[in-house]
Amino acid sequence: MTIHASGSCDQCSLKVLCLPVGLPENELWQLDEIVQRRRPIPKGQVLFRMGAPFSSVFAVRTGSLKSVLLSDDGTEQVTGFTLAGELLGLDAINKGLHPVSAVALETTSICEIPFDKLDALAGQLPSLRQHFMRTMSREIASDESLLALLGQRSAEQRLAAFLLSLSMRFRARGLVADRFCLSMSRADIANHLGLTQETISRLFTQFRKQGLIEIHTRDLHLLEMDGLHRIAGIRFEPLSQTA
Amino acid sequence: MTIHASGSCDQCSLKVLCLPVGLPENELWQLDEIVQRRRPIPKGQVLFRMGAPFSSVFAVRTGSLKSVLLSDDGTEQVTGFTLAGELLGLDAINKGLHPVSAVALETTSICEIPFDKLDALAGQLPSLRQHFMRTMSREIASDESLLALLGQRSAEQRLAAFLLSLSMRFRARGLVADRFCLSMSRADIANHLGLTQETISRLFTQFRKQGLIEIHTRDLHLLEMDGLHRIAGIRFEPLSQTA
DNA sequence: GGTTTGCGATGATCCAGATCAGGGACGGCA
DNA sequence: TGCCGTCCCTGATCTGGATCATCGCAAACC
Repeated sequence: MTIHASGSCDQCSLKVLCLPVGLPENELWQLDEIVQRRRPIPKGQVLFRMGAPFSSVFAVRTGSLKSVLLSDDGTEQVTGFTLAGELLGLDAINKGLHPVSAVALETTSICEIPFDKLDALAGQLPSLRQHFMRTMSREIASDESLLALLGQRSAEQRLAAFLLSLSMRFRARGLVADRFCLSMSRADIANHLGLTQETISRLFTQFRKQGLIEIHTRDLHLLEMDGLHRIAGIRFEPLSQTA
Repeated sequence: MTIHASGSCDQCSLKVLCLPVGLPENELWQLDEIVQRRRPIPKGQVLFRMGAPFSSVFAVRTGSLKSVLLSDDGTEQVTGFTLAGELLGLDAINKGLHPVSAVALETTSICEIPFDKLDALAGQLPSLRQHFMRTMSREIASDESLLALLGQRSAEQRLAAFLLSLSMRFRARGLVADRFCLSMSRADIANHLGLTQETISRLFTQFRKQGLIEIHTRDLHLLEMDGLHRIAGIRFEPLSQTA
């Protein structure tokens, strides 16, 4: 019932980012065949809940989601945001249970890929297998740099780094890197960066006064990426080769 | 030159934890054939350096290592510790460069597994492929709970959670869960948890006074796991099914 | 046996960011 | 159009943990 008529991987504008990367035409249809396209889910709706059994990974076609880890004592941690072209649910393969919940930040459309079928296909198609492994590897590496952010950095370094990281992800999608809309609230950003809502507000104001950004509610314009880089103090992509 | 005569996967006591999990006898030898056993590396030696090209994943046979991410401004983040039976280097698959350095915390012996051969074998052996994916997935999930730790928790919650997490990893190795040796320094623990050396020292003293632990330098004895769990405020394994 | 050296313990001080409290802008809906 | 709820901003106060400095101890080295 969740199968939706619209689209195929071949026609999808995100095929250069998503699972189809590197697949020749004659292999792509095999992937296409196991992908289920679901109807869009509205803002605030839960795609899967923490603790729920895992059977599929998800690819975001349009929109965005946050991943939230809920602890025993009720505190929540926003572990990440997922944008169009990215995969969701990779952290659930190990135990067969989702360790986080996924919540749509705006109206969002999703492709569902049953994992048993994806695994079988990965056995047959080396380039699919390799791309999938690279995707998981990238997730690990990016969590590691987020750890460095939370463990070592000041509030302003964290926010600057976060904005730059978002910017690069939009650029990878063929969108402009310096002007985009934040689909997440201040509270979500704060939680994700281990700060408070108030600090985020103050920092946006500070960055604006410094001429680094323009922001109207959620419409963000990065005026001086160099300045933000200087504040962040970290280069993300590409990791420079250290001798 | 790095190949060492000793051992085979079949005889290794860690085969229930490491890559061979779930492989039948008649498949295990194929994995065994591509594994290179290196001579032990001494304490403090670097297994691979951040930025170095990636060609193999590593499995720890005995000993332990820390992974360190070095930022442009010189600050370091210990992103994790790797114990016997665990894999190292999974974060490097994506870019083909190691995003962290790995440093031995004690005399440590390592198996090296060339990734191109491992990938080819993963194409042929479903249970190897699935176990490898589960391993990467576990790495992602555990980074996520670490993010929650760094983003939300007090110093004492972080240390309690860290000790319990180590304890569970030792238990998984068939070792006693309540008595083990910390192969990492106070400074390493502090860095990993986003705290300082001094705070770690104070907390060890505090836990001792509360009768929760006994510690002599690096020999740790957990006296009251329940008390530590209460402080940590988080349950790790197993993630309880939340309706 | 005495000295060096590195690691761990502890006390005093300071500051970034949390917490608390109040107010204003905006959007959805009757 | 006006109401209400959500989201965002900002000021005042508080505090956890960093920082700095010093001390004690034990293993290593002559």
